[in-house]
Amino acid sequence: MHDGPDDTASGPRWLDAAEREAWHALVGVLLRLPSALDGQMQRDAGITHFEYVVMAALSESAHHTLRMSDLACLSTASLSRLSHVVKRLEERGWVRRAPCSHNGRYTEARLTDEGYAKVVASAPGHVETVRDLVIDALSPEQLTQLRDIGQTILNRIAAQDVFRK
Amino acid sequence: MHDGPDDTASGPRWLDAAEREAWHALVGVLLRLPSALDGQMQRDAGITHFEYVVMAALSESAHHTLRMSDLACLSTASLSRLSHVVKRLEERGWVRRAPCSHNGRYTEARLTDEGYAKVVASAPGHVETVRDLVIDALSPEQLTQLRDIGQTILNRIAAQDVFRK
DNA sequence: AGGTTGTGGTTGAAGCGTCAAGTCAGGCGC
DNA sequence: GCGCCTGACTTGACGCTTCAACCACAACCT
Repeated sequence: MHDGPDDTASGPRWLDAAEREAWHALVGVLLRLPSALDGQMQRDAGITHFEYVVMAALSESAHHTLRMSDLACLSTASLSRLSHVVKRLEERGWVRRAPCSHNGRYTEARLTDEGYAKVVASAPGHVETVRDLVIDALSPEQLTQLRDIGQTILNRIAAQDVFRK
Repeated sequence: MHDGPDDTASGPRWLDAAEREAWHALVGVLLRLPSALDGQMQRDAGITHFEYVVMAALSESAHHTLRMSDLACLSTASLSRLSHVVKRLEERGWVRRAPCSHNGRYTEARLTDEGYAKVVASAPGHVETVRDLVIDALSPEQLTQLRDIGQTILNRIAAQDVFRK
């Protein structure tokens, strides 16, 4: 499905059957898991999976507060995306923003009590979904395999990004 | 990062360290791999990864033609999404749509010669990226592990979807 | 102090995906 | 044959992400 046409122009090495099976499975997960996670969150809590990730990160940090940049890093988002999302969360009363007192160009995002309550209320359903779809479906050995594979891929992506600069 | 707060309200079983590591690695891949793939395609060919998938599926089918529904199934997309995408591809001259001659409510999408050329031109770069980021980074054993893990997760998602209906 | 550079963050427009209608053809009952 | 339903798309509106431009503050230079 994802390899090229039947052309054999000596240039690239096309994928063999085993490689294709693995790749195909990965692409399937890439396409379907995010919407499954998002769907559960939307139905049960009325928020995006990403909004949950942002608020969960805040809920686990000291004083429920983080600098925008750190929060962006933790949630693997661009600063721009985060800014939009935090703005929406602020409108819903779950987050407050304020310039850092020590350094005026930093902005600190703080989870309100309502926001924390929202996270606490949403967390069990999320964990349950994660268990249903992934964790409980795999053996302990597969979990370590998954971790190793995932980290390897992430390293490759990071390496490529660095190389491009 | 993705488990709940430190609350231990007996209800859900929170993730332990090993589970969290595996989950975290998977989420990282979920967030970063798609944009890496998309980025390569955008830079090198000026198309979306998903647009490539659609055209590649067409290029591998008989007469470079497929019914919209089948194409949607192959590319794991909703019919609606596919319709929008094919419309854009049509405007760029890479795909043509026509009602099926035998059954008027079917629509067949056919890759034009320009579209096929586009796929052929884009495929090597794509395969190379896939190799760089995933295939060549993993051992043969890891590839079969990845395939098994991915298929397990996909089965779970499918099972859940059926259950919800 | 004044100007420059650079980093942190925000904003607006444009593009893509999703969801909820809407259209249109073929079957089926009568 | 006529109404009605179902299945296969299509369309439009809305929300989110991205990208590029922008503003604000701080540090650095002279």
